[in-house]
Amino acid sequence: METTNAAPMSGRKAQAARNDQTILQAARAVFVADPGAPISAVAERAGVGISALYRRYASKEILLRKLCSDGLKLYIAEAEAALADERDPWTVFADFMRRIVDADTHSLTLSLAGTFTPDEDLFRESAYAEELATRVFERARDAGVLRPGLDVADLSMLFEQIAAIHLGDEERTAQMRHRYLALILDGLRLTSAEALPGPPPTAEEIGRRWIVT
Amino acid sequence: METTNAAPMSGRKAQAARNDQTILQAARAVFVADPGAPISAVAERAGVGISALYRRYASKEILLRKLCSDGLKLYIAEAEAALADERDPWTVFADFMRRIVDADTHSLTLSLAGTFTPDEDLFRESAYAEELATRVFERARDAGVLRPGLDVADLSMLFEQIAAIHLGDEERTAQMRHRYLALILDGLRLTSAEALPGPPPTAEEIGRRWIVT
DNA sequence: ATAGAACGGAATATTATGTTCCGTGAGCTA
DNA sequence: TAGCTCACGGAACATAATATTCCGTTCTAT
Repeated sequence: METTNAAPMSGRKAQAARNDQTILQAARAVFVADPGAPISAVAERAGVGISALYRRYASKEILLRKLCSDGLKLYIAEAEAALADERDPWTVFADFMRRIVDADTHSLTLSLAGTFTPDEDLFRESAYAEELATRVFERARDAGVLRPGLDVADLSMLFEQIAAIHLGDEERTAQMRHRYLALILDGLRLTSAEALPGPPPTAEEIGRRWIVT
Repeated sequence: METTNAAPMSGRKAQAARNDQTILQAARAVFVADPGAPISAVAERAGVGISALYRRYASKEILLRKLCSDGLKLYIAEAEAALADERDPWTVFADFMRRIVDADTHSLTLSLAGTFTPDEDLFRESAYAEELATRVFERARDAGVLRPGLDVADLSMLFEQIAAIHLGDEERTAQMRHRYLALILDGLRLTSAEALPGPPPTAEEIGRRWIVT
């Protein structure tokens, strides 16, 4: 952890600022790999002491909320980008799905749901994210490029399924996720196929999983 | 837990035999819902005391092995049934997938991998299961009803993805799983589509996840 | 030189949980 | 009926994890 050369990274403040990033990245990586991981594992991965963590986040729960919130912000950003995208509807939709898979925003959703008490802000962000996703979805649906009977809530479920894919290192995992996303996208694009069996999930069903019991 | 009527369930031995079943069902349900669940949760769910568990399984790990082994046996049975099925290749293949999803044999694979040391017998059963699955898969592939570029290892990954689906109670979850299995099957059936991107998983990659680190 | 921010990491307090142990009671046997 | 044994319930125990606190140290800016 020695830093003796470059100019902009000297100074205690710069060091601390860099730690802000390092710690968040480490936390993400660790909790995605193991949702029940101890806080000490995060510190170890980040290469810092435990107190560097507690200086920033007063508790584990607060750190988890921060991670979730960041994930939602990413999701929102991608959805906004998709809404601003003027290419053909299917391309925009498929690209949105691919970007979300790469952003891996649902690993946290999948594994951390129910492990901490959601925040008021989280609910707000979540609602906004869902609203944007709905607009992205409906644009594709209204353009007639989707299989009939789909619902925007199906996307959440599909993202979670893909987030459940793990194989080897991060790169290989990403590769596998795109392999099966391609399969799913082909299925979603079958405009003349029959609707999928069973009623789609409701927003209420999906949201209920966040309630801590 | 009172039993005062039917004849065949009286007697200490019959009671114990029924507990054998009850305990296994409870263990499955509990560990599928929460892989890290305490052994006391299993006893509670089964409506028995802890000692009723330890009388049958000397340790938690042995119980987990038993559950996995039972899952593999189920998988093997379904594969054998598929191989004996003389209907058209696609129907046999799709039905096999649907049965495995219903049997939910991969919930344990997904969540318990790496939490206990696999047994010698487990390896044997696993190898045999994989061999049968390969035969089922190749029969469909050779009949030309599958999208090109697929590999039998893709099935494992797909089963795990589907096992990751959870929504509400067991019945609703099953319904959702069939919804997305239908989507996936449609994708697998696109014989004239392009092969999926990225190399398929290898048997070695899939097996490595069982190694306890 | 000195105050104080930022940190490392040992120490602490608490919890969770796998396993053992002991007392109880039902059925079977003589 | 008395005694024996198998199953069992569940408290008690021993341990392992781990969230959080605390204190001494280091480095920077003044």
